[in-house]
Amino acid sequence: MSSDSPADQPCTCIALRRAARSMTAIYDAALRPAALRITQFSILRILARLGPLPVTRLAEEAALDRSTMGRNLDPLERRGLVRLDPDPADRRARIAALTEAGAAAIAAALPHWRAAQAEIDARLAPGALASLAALAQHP
Amino acid sequence: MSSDSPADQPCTCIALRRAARSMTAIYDAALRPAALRITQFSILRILARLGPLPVTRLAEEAALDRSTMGRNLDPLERRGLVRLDPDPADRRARIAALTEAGAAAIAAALPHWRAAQAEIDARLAPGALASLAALAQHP
DNA sequence: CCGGTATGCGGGCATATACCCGTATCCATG
DNA sequence: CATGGATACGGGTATATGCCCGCATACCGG
Repeated sequence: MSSDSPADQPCTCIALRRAARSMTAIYDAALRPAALRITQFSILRILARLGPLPVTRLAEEAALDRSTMGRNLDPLERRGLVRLDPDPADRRARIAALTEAGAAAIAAALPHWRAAQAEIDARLAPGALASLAALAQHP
Repeated sequence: MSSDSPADQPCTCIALRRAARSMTAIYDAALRPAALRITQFSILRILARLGPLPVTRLAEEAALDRSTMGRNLDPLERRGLVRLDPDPADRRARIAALTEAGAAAIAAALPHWRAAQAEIDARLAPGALASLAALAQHP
């Protein structure tokens, strides 16, 4: 079978997924001293930047499915880094808010994140990310 | 809070993960008529290209954790696209092999995959992927 | 041949991700 | 104000992903 079928060309999506896995491992390792994963760190950062947000808005901000965001909040709430309070103005909604412990976790993680970020950006072609980000805009 | 703290810079890892999610959705949608996800398609393709392989080798080939590959094979085995036979030469190992149905699934998916691939590669800066792939090499 | 180390796998645990459905609530319109 | 459509969520289901641990088997020295 195979020898040289056209199916043997590399798949862009798989290459990208692989790169994302590798990158995730790098950032997760860097953030390990702060006991945060890059996904969790990014959620906390959104809340730090924008203030308390209902889950749906938070999900939009992260370009994640709403239910995914809901579940990603679970470990953060369990560890007391995020608080989920009912919205007095809309009893359907739950407002996610950074706790003091959450702010402290960001502060503890920041230097490690910055190190990883510098390390990676130095090794990355300048336009590479922009090109991918643009693609993510027009699915 | 915040206003302009240094935490407000974009995270390369998150951008990449986001791009990967978006790309995955595009390929998954393209492959839906063939009832395959891009991750599954890629596993089948490796088997088509290299022939039967023990799970560990397959995982290495895909740059995946061994246990992850083992689990990713489950749906494929359940659907009869992949067969998992004991290795006569090493009773610890299980050899994953493409079935005829698996080969047919690849054939059915190929045109859709090619369409997505062409669509994406046309919209992607040439060096972008190479840069990321190189990064994945040296974690 | 026997014991110690190395390797292949499965299973448990935790997170990440998306889709669908049902429920509670909200809101605009008649 | 009543009602129908829209919206916010939770939970179920399925896949994807990685770590660790334990078991079975393999392999290598002595």
